[in-house]
Amino acid sequence: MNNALQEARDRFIHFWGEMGSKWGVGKTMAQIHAVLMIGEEPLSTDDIMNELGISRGSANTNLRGLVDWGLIRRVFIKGERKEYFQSEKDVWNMFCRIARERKKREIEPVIDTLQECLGIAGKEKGSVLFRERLDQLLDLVKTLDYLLGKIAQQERNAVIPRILKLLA
Amino acid sequence: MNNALQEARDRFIHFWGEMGSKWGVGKTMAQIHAVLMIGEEPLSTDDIMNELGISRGSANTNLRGLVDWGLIRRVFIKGERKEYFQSEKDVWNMFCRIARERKKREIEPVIDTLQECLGIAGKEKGSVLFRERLDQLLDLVKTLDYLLGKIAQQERNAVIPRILKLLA
DNA sequence: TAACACTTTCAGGAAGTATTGAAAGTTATG
DNA sequence: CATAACTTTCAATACTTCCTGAAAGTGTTA
Repeated sequence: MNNALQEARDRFIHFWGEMGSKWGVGKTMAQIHAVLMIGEEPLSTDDIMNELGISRGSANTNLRGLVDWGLIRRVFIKGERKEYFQSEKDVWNMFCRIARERKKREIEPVIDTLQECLGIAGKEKGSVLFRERLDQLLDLVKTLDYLLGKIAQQERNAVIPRILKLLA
Repeated sequence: MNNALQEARDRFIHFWGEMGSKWGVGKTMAQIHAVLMIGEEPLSTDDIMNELGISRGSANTNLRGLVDWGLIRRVFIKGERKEYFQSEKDVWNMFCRIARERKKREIEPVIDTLQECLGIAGKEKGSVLFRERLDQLLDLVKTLDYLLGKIAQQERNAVIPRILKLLA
């Protein structure tokens, strides 16, 4: 493999790792994702360990994490006992999976908790302002949750161009 | 202040802190934000220290952080030498500020880096697949960046209802 | 059932991140 | 200009999060 390409790949992997930590995904997990995303063939746990110089434990944990996110899947190769992993390659599908997963894991619980806080606060006079603020917040979160859910259900071409047009 | 309200406030502050760490904002910073968001009056650094039981250094650092994000502002109270802080109270404005700031700090650099990687990779045959993937990614990120920028410019009622209708 | 190939778990340690508290810096007041 | 009121900085430390590597677990083959 030529040098320039190798450098570009490494830089992308490194960068994707940085992004991961910023967005609460974990550096190593993001790096593994990057490796699988830009590689053609499915890779085994050992391949990943070698490529990134990480331990078996870490490789295993993070690969499982990525499977849970729905960003990679296990593939079975005939004649091989090892498990191999392969990334979702379509970027829009990737986006949808992340969106759906974050919605479920992080946005829906926000809604629950805000409602709980409102419940506890009750309706006494002293709580008017508190409730006002939380109501507003709840309303926006619910709307965004709904939007994200809808968008992440569709084909890219079915939705993005129309929103672009709307905002133009 | 009645107990139920106090508990609701505490729970909200605690919860907002947790959300903060999940989204890469820092627990304490998010808690301070929560305190200011649900409080009416502007608060001083000492008020914050007492309310959350944190050190002066931490209060100072995190308050500055929040000012940088544009989520709170310094206010001057006549006859007082201390600085007071007050939160943006409108939830849609909050959202827009966060969106604009993350766009600038985190999304735009992604675009630059992806382009850089593509530049390094060059146009040899071996890099076709790599480029394909990064091109796709770059395209999506650019689109989302543009969308977020547009949305975060508008009044809530000017944009959300129309997108909702579009997706209905 | 014994040896093998592979995966998962987890206690302990390394690396990274946030907080403290005291000292230095700044600005206002008499 | 000296003192007081307040803010900022930063080295040391506490905390959290992540990774390692060895051991245990699981299933397969001969």
